Amino acid sequence: MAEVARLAGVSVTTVSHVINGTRPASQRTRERVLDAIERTGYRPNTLARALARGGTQSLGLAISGLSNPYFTDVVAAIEGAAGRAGHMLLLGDTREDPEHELRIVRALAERQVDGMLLAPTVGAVEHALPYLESQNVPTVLLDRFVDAPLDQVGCENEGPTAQLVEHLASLGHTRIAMAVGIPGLSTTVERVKGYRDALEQAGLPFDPALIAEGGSQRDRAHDAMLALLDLPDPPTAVVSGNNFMTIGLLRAIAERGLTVPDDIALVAFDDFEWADLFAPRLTVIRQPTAELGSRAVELMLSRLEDPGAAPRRERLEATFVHRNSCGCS
Amino acid sequence: MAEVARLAGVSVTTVSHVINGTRPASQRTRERVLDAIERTGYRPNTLARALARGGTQSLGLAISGLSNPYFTDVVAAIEGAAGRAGHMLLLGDTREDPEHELRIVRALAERQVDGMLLAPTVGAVEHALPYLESQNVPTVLLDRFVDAPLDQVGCENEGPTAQLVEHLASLGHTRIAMAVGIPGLSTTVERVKGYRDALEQAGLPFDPALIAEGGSQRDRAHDAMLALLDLPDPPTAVVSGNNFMTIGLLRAIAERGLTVPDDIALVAFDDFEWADLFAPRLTVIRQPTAELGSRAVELMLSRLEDPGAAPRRERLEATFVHRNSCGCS
DNA sequence: CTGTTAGCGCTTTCAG
DNA sequence: CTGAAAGCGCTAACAG
Repeated sequence: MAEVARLAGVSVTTVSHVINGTRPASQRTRERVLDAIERTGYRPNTLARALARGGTQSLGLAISGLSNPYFTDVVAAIEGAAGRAGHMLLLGDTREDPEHELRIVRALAERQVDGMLLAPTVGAVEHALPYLESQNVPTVLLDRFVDAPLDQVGCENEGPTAQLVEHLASLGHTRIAMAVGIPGLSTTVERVKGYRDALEQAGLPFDPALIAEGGSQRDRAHDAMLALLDLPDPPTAVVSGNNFMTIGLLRAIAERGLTVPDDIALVAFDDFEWADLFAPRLTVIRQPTAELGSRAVELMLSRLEDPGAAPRRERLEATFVHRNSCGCS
Repeated sequence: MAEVARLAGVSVTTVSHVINGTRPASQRTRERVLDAIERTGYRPNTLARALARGGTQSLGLAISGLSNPYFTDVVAAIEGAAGRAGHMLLLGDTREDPEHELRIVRALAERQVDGMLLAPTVGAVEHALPYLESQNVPTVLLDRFVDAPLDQVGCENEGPTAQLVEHLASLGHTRIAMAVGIPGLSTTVERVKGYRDALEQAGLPFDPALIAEGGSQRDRAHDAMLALLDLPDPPTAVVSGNNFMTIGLLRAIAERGLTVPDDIALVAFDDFEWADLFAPRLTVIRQPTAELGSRAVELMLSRLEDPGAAPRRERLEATFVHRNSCGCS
């Protein structure tokens, strides 16, 4: 930058100001500076700027399962929205592990991100969140809710899950199993609640044996499904708590030589972009992934603008996508 | 940090050294410093450190289609490998647009990333790459190859595509169509070459009418497939050039009320994690996505270690996954 | 309209 | 074993 100033015959101050347009400069000066910049191939050092200004124009994003198609869409949306607002994204995978999450969050915070977008693990309340709070890092939580005064955005879980179960019940199923995700996560808790409420509504008993602990993982759901099928009185329908588990369930069912929906009906939380190409076409709840991402960024932007505002919690609608793995048409 | 020094009754120099272990300090001093850090809730400012040291311990990652399941796995692998080496990831989506790619790459470079991992767009040679070169940013290219003396890693395309075509030919198909990706990308060029070579090997004529320009996009591939089916003499088999196009092709085929593989066989480049759940189960070429990501990081690390070394180009093997969309068993 | 100068928070000679 | 002080590249009062 000094080089540029020398070449243009002005002070670094002026260079800085013409670059940032932070104060008027004569036409001629501006041209000379711009020209010098061109000739030197000068590249502004954002770090130095951030240090001087206090503010990096970057956001930290910490989520789990970077390869989860659900989060993937969210990431894409966040990248877009953040970019439009002039923010870069610093990425970290929490691996759904509170300790690792803290490491990631700390690394991002030390890099002075202006704000943190986080899909909190169970355990965030003890680790990552207190840290962020103590360091005064503006935070918005996404996907999962937590009992803390923070900006949060996620989807409706209870109602939609109930809708899935009701649908199966209306089709005459009485033994409806559910593959549940990571214990303690608000998404899991809410979906289970939706499941139980719907059973009750339908006058069906809740049978703990029909709960398959899938830990939100493909393989665990697979094994749990096998176990369900081995029951003396196996379920005639199953609802999957998330996309990864859906894969596991389907594989297990196929392995046993059974067919969906003839031998067992299956409905799921989370849509796939190509869920209509599966055999059979999957009846699912679709979350507005892109909207989730962009809302999270919007919440962050308002938070940065007005740090004192009351925290907001937002629930996004999820939609029932009726195809035929439920046994219809 | 000054605060910490004061509290510990030492100089900032000492604080810095005990934090980094860059020089011995008495047991007692160290303890006092560590204690002071604890008490103040001090968080090191990585920016300031980077400014002073010149080196941010972060890598830029610029790719297109953050939601492409193929790249998604690559990103996950890169995040893991980079993290293990103590590097954070700065993320940007090129949107497969050279102009935007340059913007992204520039933004990342200005943030002083130590190196750039890039899946170059067609056009990178005119925009992003010259910029990176002029700024001396260590760069490694991934997925697509480019004619430039840079570290590059990607997969085998020609052979595997030929294998796909041979397989169809061996099944008796003579009208084999191909959905091709973005023109000019090395992946596209090589896959088309594999296709043509295999046709020739099989003694089949190359019919330009059987080339569907899919632009690596789902919808364009869909439309192109429809057009193929409307041909007076439509293909009896089609090979898809990448995962997004596969979706489009399958949808188009389904729309026409046709079935794979009975009415038309389909094989594809790129596996899906659940390609075995599709109807029918997809015969594909699977790229070693995780390996691609980790190799890219490894290349980067060696490059950073030895900036003068000769650039390396690496080709990773892709594997033929035989299922039954080809019409077998 | 432009320049001087004091930091931003940290590292690292160079001296003790 | 420890400190003083000079930067890293940039911004923003404060002066003119």
